[in-house]
Amino acid sequence: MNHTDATPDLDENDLDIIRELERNDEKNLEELADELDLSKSAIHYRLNQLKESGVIRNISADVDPRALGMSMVIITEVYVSHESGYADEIGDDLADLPGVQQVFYTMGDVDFMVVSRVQNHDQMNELIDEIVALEGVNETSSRFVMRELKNGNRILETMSEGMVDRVLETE
Amino acid sequence: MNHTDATPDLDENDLDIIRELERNDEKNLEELADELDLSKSAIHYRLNQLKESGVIRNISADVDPRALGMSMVIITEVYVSHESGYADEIGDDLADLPGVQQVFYTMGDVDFMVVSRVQNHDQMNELIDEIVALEGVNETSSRFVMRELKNGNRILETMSEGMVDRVLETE
DNA sequence: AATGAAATCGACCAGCA
DNA sequence: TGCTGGTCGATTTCATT
Repeated sequence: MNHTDATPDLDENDLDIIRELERNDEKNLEELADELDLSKSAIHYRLNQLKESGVIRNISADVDPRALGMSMVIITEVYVSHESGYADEIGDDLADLPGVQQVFYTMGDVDFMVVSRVQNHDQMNELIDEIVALEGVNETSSRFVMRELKNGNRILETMSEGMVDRVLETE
Repeated sequence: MNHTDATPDLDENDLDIIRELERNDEKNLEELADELDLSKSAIHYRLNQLKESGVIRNISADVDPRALGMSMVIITEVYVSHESGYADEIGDDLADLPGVQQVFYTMGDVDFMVVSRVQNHDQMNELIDEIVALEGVNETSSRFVMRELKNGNRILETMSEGMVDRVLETE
């Protein structure tokens, strides 16, 4: 019904591969094949398709932010003056500020939610100043994060059985 | 060797490697060596250290959430009844709910910020219900994300020159 | 989707600055 | 301690069925 998203038909095997590689891509084809009860070539074939179709966008290293001193996290609500049609531009400007990790454009009274990471108090203040200084930004409100209980970029792992079923049904 | 802020001394070459692999880990050692003007063995040597020291935590696949139908994003503020010492437990409970991607424990009037991803309206309502139903949760307030302008897990790429200098100085 | 052969790659080591 | 350069075994890749 809901075909706004062009979901390339994925079956259980595809999802198994995705689940495995979202967790760790350092296994070789043979290990994967053993665990998932598929042949090496089958894995190879499916993996190629998953990459080419854009389901797997990238293979990359996950770096510990603390190793780079980026241990402070702040979440900032950004309010924009509504008559200005600058929303998109402001979003891009926010995304380009140093330390900014995520920018969401939201419905409701707030306009943007920004998650950022800095090394110390001074950088935190500087970043907030830079946000306020952006043309069209009205007001901001920041929260300091004391603890990150979860910060995952694994999608499939967080999905319920029902959610997974919905993916398989569109086959 | 534990999770303090003990920054293993990193030099420019290490940061080059990290920057490259945060972007894409699918290059082979020789390509990397060419681009970074280091020998294959030097890359190999440093890469091992980066992994062993925990600077590089993982190599994994980045999956397009839309390919799994997880196209709706919500950001939820969760308020907890303060007399309960349940804070940690609630944080873990939140992290375990289906669709929940990030959980932050924050200072200030809000207690938790939760970023989650679902497939449709029904799942959105269900998730919010599940959050409210958690023991100790007082109140929630959710925002619907209309657009993700940036959603990166690349740390080094977002760092300013000044931030990078600070890492190099601790050598 | 499986096989097996050919090409390529990463792991490793002894020696060196 | 970090690097060189080369070898060897392992792994990916691909044509064929």
